[in-house]
Amino acid sequence: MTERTLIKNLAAATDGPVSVSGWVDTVRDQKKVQFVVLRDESGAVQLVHPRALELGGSQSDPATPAPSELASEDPLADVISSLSVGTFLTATGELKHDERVKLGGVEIKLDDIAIAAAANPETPIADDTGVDKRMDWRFLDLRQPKNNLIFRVQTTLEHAWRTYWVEHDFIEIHTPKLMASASESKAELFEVEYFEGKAYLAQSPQFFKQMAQPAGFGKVFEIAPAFRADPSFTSRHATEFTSVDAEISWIDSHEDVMRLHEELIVAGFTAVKEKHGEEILAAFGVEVTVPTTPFPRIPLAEAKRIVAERGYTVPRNDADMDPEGERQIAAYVKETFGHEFVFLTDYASSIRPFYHMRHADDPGLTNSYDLVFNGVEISTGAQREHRVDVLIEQAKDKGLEPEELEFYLDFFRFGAPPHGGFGMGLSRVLMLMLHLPNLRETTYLFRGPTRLTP
RNA sequence: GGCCCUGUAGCGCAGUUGGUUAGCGCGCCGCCCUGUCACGGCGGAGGUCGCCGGUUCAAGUCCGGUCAGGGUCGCCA
Repeated sequence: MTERTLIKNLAAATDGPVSVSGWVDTVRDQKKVQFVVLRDESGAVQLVHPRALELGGSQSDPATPAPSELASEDPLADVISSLSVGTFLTATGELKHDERVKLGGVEIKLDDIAIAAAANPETPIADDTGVDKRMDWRFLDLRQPKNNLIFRVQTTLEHAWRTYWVEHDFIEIHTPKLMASASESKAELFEVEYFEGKAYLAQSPQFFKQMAQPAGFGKVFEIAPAFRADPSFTSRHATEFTSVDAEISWIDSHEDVMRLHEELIVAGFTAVKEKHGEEILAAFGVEVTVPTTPFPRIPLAEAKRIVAERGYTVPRNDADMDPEGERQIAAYVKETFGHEFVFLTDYASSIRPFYHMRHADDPGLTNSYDLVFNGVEISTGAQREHRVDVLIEQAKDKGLEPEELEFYLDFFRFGAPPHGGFGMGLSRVLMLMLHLPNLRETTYLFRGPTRLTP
């Protein structure tokens, strides 16, 4: 393998022979000197080549020498002239620090260029192209430094979370994505052929991460895909998304889940701010703020009152919030507590799934919460019902047939600890952290109702 | 799925009450060019206006349908 230097390391390197590899960002082809800006995953650097002019040419010749004649005396100049933006190549030459160069104060005086694969000269997308067309050409879109940064931030975020989990004795699990039945609403299931029968793509790891509780695992986490056959056309929905899940034993209430949740958010944001804070500010104009704990907690019923006082009445028949209500309560929290996060707690049991534990003194409410970040829901968490007789009653209450849930109910018939957890949308966290308008920007390859390629 | 909006060169857009060779910027191609750095200058190619149908002497422009995209609501992560 060619020994290449990452471009970000050139500034600190000493002058001398060097080799870099990347793709052509810009060609500035002048008569006496040529410049190429080369980019790799770490940055951009200027390559320079002074053309070998007038060597052996007679200056008295009134006829201007044709380019082909010049080229024969300087083959490298000819190669540079023919470079198109996007071409991947390896450049070798002499690294020189030079104050004249605005791009990092260094440049490479070229000895040679080895083209790996040339690019078509006309690129199908530009920096200002709309999101759908950029999705068609996602591999080109991802070359943009901003997009590269998004996925480095994602890496840092996930790494920080895993570090937290590992240090706190969590076990990583990988639940199956092929399932025999629904774990949430049946309406949004993707059905697939499974030999002689049918199977469904997992909407959530819910049941199987709960299974880890009677399995005696104590605390578990998973970062994995989830599938929803919802024809949702919004900036924050996908048919396949990466779900960040955790589930822990021996909790007293959903308060313990929220405590874990906010500690994870803090760990993740701290790591991102340390590693990428300046880059994020430069690229997105966003100051990453590590939130203080505890995050504000507001019972949903109170949140609806607060929002109503601000002049917004949630136009719904049920007990739930709507997106505008979430934005309103987020604005209230920002103004009142200076906080970007808020836990909305104690949702009505009428709008929560059967497995959420209900309040001991008020079965109309659940030990559950939604986490709202910058006005958008990023997560749902709850204490689960671990008493099988209560669980069965709640399932019936929701109109479910306990017979269809036997495999799940069995989890709680042979001993189980009180437990709870949450599921969180990875791309949503990134979207809101970086103040991006659309989930598609923070998803490597987006999947939606009308998007299956690339 | 409901409602609203959009669909004109590779990309981003303009196109006046319907009127004759549909414009602009970027990109692309060619030539020129004091080390450029959003390089600059001159010249050129490239679209029949998403698709189908209708109104009209005449449609990019009006009407209907259709397809595609965006926003929003429902649903959620």
